[in-house]
Amino acid sequence: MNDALLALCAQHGDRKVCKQGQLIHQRGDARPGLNIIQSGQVKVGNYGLDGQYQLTSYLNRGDSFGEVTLLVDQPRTHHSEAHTDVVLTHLNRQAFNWMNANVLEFNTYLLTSLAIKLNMALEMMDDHRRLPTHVRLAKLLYNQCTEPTHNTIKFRQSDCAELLAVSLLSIHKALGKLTQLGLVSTSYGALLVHDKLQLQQWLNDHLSLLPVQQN
Amino acid sequence: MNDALLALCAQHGDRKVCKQGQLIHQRGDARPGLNIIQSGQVKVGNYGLDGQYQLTSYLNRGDSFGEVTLLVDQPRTHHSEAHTDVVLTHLNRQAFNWMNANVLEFNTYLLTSLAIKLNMALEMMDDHRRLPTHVRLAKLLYNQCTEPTHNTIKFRQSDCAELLAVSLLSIHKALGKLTQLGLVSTSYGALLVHDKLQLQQWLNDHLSLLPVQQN
DNA sequence: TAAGAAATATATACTTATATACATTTGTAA
DNA sequence: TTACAAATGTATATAAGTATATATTTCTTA
Repeated sequence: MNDALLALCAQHGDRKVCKQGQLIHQRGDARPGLNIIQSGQVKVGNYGLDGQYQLTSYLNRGDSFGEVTLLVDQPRTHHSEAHTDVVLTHLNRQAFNWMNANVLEFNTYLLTSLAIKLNMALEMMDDHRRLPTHVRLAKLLYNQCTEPTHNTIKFRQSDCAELLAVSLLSIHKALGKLTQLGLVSTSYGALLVHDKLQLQQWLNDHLSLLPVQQN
Repeated sequence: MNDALLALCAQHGDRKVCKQGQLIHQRGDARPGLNIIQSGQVKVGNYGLDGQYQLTSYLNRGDSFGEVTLLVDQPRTHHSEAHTDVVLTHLNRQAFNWMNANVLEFNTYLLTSLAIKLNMALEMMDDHRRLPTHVRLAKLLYNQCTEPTHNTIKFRQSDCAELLAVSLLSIHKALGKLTQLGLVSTSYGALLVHDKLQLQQWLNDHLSLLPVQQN
């Protein structure tokens, strides 16, 4: 969502401020509503039966969550919390419907953002099914690279574990493989990707049909 | 998609007929387009590196697929084939944009169907992460029940394996557990659920927060 | 009804992931 | 700078899933 639309939403919704670590929604919560992030970062994920956390994604300014509660009458499927201090715009059903009916850009944003999310979810599901952990990890790290060389990615190993929904130990083993291949190296609280292109080439050899997207 | 909208789409799109077993789209296919099913059943899934098939869903009359290729510029993520003889309506980008801009109902359908698909995908992913196979299988079977008692579900064990993305053997083991619990029994080409309510209660004891939806 | 195909059932070896415990290193704040 | 917490690294036992092979049952059809 671009700045202009973000501002328009702010006019039609309620401002909500959350302190770092604060719970925003719990899985199973039935109250519908769309939340749009004005500032800060929101962590969306799930707690399993065993209490182990499984991260789905980090959302930032301009991202939204909760579309499904309004479009389909379903309770929240995810747990969301403020990862930093966060300012949200909350649209209730009425405001949401008004925006959707009267602001073409809002409707377009909804369509494309849902499509993107669906695409990501399907890709993630397939990856989880089809790829071994160390390849999935390599893909995750590749997508975090911004520089051609010497990328420092500020993920703890436990972050990777949550994002890929595997145990910490599995990540550790997977990192061992990637380290041995000379693709990445580890440090405290971060992972290093030496050469993005090298990683991309290695990935494409292990990813079957669909190559990773250039970004 | 209801019948009226289905007929309208047929007017604006191209009619396409596929014989049973025929390939419709392959993963990685870059040509965009929305397909809407007028009759028959389409099987959407994926082939892994090893050639093993992993079923995502069966689609029927009124269902559509390929939204993502038009809304986001991404290649097909899935392999689709005609499970029976199928008649499709194909909307190219131009027809799709016209429908979306001028037919409110079409726009609404897109939004809700994307939301439903996203919701299902997220739920499925979480289930795959968090639930043991026999619980996932029980949930799958529960959702197929139409009668309060004596449901005969025409799934082969291999169908279940494809739908849950696990090996046939794992399904067999999982079925063993459910059979021992007295929840289901096996037969040739089908599975029997004796008592839907009993299954629901057992499920809710194993599903943590979010109970299965009544249907 | 006999032959063959489809589906289910069973067994063994192997790989991967998990649970748990604990040691070591690195960073931070009293 | 010392103590503590956070994060990484290592080890063992266990559980779950896969691959592969093969046997048995059930259905279909020639």
